[in-house]
Amino acid sequence: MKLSQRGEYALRALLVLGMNHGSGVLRIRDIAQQQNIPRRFLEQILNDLKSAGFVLSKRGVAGGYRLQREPGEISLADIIRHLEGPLAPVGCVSANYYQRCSCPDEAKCAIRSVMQEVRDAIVGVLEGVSVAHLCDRVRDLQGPLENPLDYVI
Amino acid sequence: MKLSQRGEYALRALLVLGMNHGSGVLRIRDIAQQQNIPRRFLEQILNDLKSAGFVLSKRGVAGGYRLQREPGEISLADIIRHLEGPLAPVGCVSANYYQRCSCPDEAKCAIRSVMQEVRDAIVGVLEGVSVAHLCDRVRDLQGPLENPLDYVI
DNA sequence: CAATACTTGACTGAATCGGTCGGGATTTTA
DNA sequence: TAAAATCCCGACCGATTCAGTCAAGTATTG
Repeated sequence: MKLSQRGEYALRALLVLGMNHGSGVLRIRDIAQQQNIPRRFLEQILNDLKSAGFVLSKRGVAGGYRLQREPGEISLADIIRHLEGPLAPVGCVSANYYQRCSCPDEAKCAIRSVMQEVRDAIVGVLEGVSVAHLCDRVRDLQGPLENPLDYVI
Repeated sequence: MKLSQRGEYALRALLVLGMNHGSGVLRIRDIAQQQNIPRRFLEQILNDLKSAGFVLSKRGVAGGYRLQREPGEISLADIIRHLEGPLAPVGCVSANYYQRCSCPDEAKCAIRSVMQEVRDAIVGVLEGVSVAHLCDRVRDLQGPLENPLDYVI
């Protein structure tokens, strides 16, 4: 479950969109600049997030992106699954991307049983955190301060 | 923390060696055959495990490999760290392979705080399981049965 | 000495990663 | 209605990693 650069960028972008949810759209360029993400690359990523239904876009002069669902309805598990595939360390314990492995009897495979625990641990954390939760954490971590636009993500 | 093929082979091989600990050495060929691992590839892997101090080898006619440390002293975390690098999903929460990321203040990074939890969850499981534990699981899962040599791994 | 195993290092084809780029489609505004 | 702004789409690219393969060498035993 190594998070790729692409995945990290996506999370950061979604967090920015989450922090600004309800106030129109944000331009790729601005997100890219604020988060120091290569613009063209971010285009690609947001496009992907769009076709997956996480965000929606508005074209033209005052265009940009915003979250499609409520921030509370988007779990990190969903996002990362879409971007990176299975959260499980091996296919044979993945609920969403299950793939049988070569061992003769999965039910009796000791390695699998450990990997199952690892998967459950990972999923337990990531299913429990939504974009809204992330936004809360930003506010908690950065203290009740200053201009609400100054939040650094 | 996607486990590579190489990593899975390594775990399987170590588990076989664990099950046979105390009774001399096992040949690459036999492990490869039993576990259906490409022989040449397994050579490479065992060699790597050897230079990392997990196993040791005996050359020549009655040669082979055996565990170097006691099975109880080898945690899956150690093994996987050696083979695959950091267990953490991002470098900035890795204890053993820490790498600073680009965000302005790690202590206030919400994404990081979640990833820290993910890391702790993963490490929590993998630090807690040794090769000896794996061997116990094999015995538990396969029931108290048959010829002790029949254990399928 | 011959046979058996491990040892070492180079090599390879395919896939993935982290982007870049050109040009097209859509929307707003003057 | 045309220009400007913005997203949209697909191709492309260099570097790295993955999963192996292979040849030739070295140590050990009988």
